[in-house]
Amino acid sequence: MTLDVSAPRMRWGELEEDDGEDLDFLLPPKQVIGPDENGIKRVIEYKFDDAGNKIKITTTSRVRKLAKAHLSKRAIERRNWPKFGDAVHEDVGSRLTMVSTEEILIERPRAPGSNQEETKVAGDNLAQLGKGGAVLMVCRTCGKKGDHWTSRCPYKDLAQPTETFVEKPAASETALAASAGAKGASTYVPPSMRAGAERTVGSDMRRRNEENSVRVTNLSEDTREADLHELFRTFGSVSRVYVAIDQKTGMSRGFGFVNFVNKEDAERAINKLNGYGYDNLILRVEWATPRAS
DNA sequence: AATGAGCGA
Repeated sequence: MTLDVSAPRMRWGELEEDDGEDLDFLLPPKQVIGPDENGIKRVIEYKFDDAGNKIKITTTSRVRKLAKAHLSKRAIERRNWPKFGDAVHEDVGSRLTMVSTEEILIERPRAPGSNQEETKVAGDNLAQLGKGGAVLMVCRTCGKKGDHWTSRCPYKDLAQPTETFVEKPAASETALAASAGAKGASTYVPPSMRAGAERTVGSDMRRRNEENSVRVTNLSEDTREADLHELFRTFGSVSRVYVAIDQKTGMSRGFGFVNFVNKEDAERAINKLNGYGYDNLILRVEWATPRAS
């Protein structure tokens, strides 16, 4: 590579400084007012013009309004709260929640002596390893071996068998402690799992709720899972909301899924919400085809 | 226009 010595030496760094020192520090600071409830934002800046006179520049702009149609009154009210902490300098419309770095320790209630569980499980694994290599995959819910993990169990969304969790009197106590790790007076048992609690496992309830999965497409890119939940929950209890995110850009891919506990609710949501105008787009809401394994 | 992330005894 050759250097062109005939060209004037580049002094780009000096280009804007030909008329003397920078006196900007003498000017009042920039002010930002708003945006107000109409999305109007005003920026006031001061500058020196070419003649060296101080001038004031007011810029008025309209901030894109957030989609509020679907929000509850309370939610709108919350959005108007003054920001605090690390979010103080965040713009309206940018992310409204912050990730906390605070470490929170959660104490799990566990009866004394129930650590027998770990010893037992560890022992099982050792036995497996001794017998022939890989750790065996055993489903905790249905007990099937080598087929799926607990989270993939076809029955994972079904009510847990009550017996596993409820305290039983003396006789079977030790066995229970070993299998469930829940024993003793100090272990909390939620009312729904106490002995005599009504069991809601009628044949229809037994179906896994992945089936009641609704696909929502044509979402505006700033629709978040919380927004979808807000929109769909009016039809019945929602077990999961998911918005597809582009891993590269971190932006919404414009579609998502909503799972309902009850099929009928999902159906009503589809009927009501398909073609519904939402945040300036027309939603497409229909049954989702089950996810590939 | 478009059918989801990640984890593990």
